[in-house]
Amino acid sequence: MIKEELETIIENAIKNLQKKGELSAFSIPKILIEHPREKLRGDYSTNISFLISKNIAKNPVEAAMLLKSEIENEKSIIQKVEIIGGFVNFFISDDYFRKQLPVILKKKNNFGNLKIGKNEKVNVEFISANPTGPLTLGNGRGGFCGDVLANVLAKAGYKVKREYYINDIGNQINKLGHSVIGNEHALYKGEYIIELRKKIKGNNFEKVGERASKIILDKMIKPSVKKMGIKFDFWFSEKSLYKNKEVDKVIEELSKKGFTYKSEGALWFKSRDLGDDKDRVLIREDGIKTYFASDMAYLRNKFKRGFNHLIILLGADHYGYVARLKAGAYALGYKKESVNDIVVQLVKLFEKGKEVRMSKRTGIYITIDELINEVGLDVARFFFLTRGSNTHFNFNLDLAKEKSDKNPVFKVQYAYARICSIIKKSFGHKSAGKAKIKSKINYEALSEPSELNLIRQFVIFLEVIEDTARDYQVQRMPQYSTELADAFHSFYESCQVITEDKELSQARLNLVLATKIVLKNTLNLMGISAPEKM
RNA sequence: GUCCCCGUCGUUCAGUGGACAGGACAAUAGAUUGCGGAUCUAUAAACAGAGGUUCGAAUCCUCUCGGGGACACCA
Repeated sequence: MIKEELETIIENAIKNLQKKGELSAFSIPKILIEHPREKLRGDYSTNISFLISKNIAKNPVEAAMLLKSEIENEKSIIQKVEIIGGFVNFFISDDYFRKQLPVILKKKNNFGNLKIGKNEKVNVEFISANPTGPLTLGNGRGGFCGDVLANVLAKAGYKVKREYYINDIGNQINKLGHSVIGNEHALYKGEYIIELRKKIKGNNFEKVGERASKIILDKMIKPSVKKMGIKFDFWFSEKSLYKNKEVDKVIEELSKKGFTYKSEGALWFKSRDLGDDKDRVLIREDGIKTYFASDMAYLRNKFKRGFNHLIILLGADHYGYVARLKAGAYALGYKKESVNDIVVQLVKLFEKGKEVRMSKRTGIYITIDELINEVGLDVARFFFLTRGSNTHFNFNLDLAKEKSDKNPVFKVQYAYARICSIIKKSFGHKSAGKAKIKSKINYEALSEPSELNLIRQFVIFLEVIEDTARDYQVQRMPQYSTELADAFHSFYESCQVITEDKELSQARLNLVLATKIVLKNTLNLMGISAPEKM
């Protein structure tokens, strides 16, 4: 990784200067390497001179000049160092970039596989919508976000499992039963309730609810998930926790460790002492165990299965929920930090400029199926992924339909189709996948700015994965894909690939083949198709 | 009442301590007897407001205004 290399170079330079006595002794702060906003300023830059200037009684520019001369003494991947306003800007040598091409061509789909995950087991739990109705846009948002995050983490070297927690027991299932029967306790509304009423006879709300939820899970939710292009490794049933006595076991364990107490006839968990804002009930006064009790059992179950990292995507309406899970993790003898949450803000529906409240309980909502049917899976995915999960999302179906023709995803896919077209033409194959890659190539032939720019994007792919695996901000993926596609289109406009000059053609063809690999990798991570033709 | 999230070009989103605030759509002006014009090149356009911290703030802190959410022995 280029950033690490630069960090080492800078660190060594400072140490050398200290040895020579040109800099006084101080402990070196964390060196931050970033891309300058303005590309003309270099490939990478650092603000280190600002940070150390306090320690050495020199202004940042002086400090930067010292570093520059020290760094330029050493031979390295750096072609040029410039100081602008105290920032140290690095220009990476063209050769370094050219050398990435054979690496990419060799690694193919494995390009971008990192080891930062160290094979640690990660459990990503997402959607987990109650089996009481179809999946809505909000579920779709969390679904795509979780799925792509899981992809990225796997790419970064984690052992990732996707999990859907089915709340197939409890009050909401009873309410579903009442709704299907259609009595005065009914809560859920919508076409599907009427359909279920035709199928399920009987007046026992518990049994009706149970049957209805099973049908909803199998006939609505699972097909929707499949349609979304998501494959869960586990569909985890809440009910199974009761069947296997795991709820009892976790309550027993918490009690043994002294984290529970009785009050007002109920059994409480001392979550307040562990960072939550209040204590939580495990067993109600009437003897019924709460959802929280089974959540604790579920948490324990995940840990027992060997997951060190738990990531849970939650809707904004479940905000605050993680504090009690962290408290639970601690009480059970695990680290609080092993539980991570991503809050996915709700999706608001707008029609004719007015907000319409979406709710399964009112029967007003747009399902994720409807959206996919209207705009297609690729557009739907891109559409949700470009928005950070933490921001509010205003949705207008008509506008979404209209905009789908103009979605940037097509630009990205078009780049892929163009690439395939070039490859097919130059090899005379019908499919771009059969292209044989020549290895003895003179990459020196590549010297146009647009060519080198394109290779720079390949290097950034590695950074995108690393950063995203660290901060979970998946909106970086679609953004990057657009930049990569732009770099290609730009190259395409200014450089003819198939020409009389054989050496140049070969080099450019390999550049195109490398672009194909990186672009395919990017699209795969987003779960978006890479069409050879459009 | 307490807590959380959000407020960025006309629109919709990026940017969470760095250098002139990016992209997409819309707008305007250009580019094809060349590997797919679903493309490229260029122009115009925004940090809700006020203080503070810092060499440096869209980003951190405080207050104000506006929008949403959470505060169950429901899940």
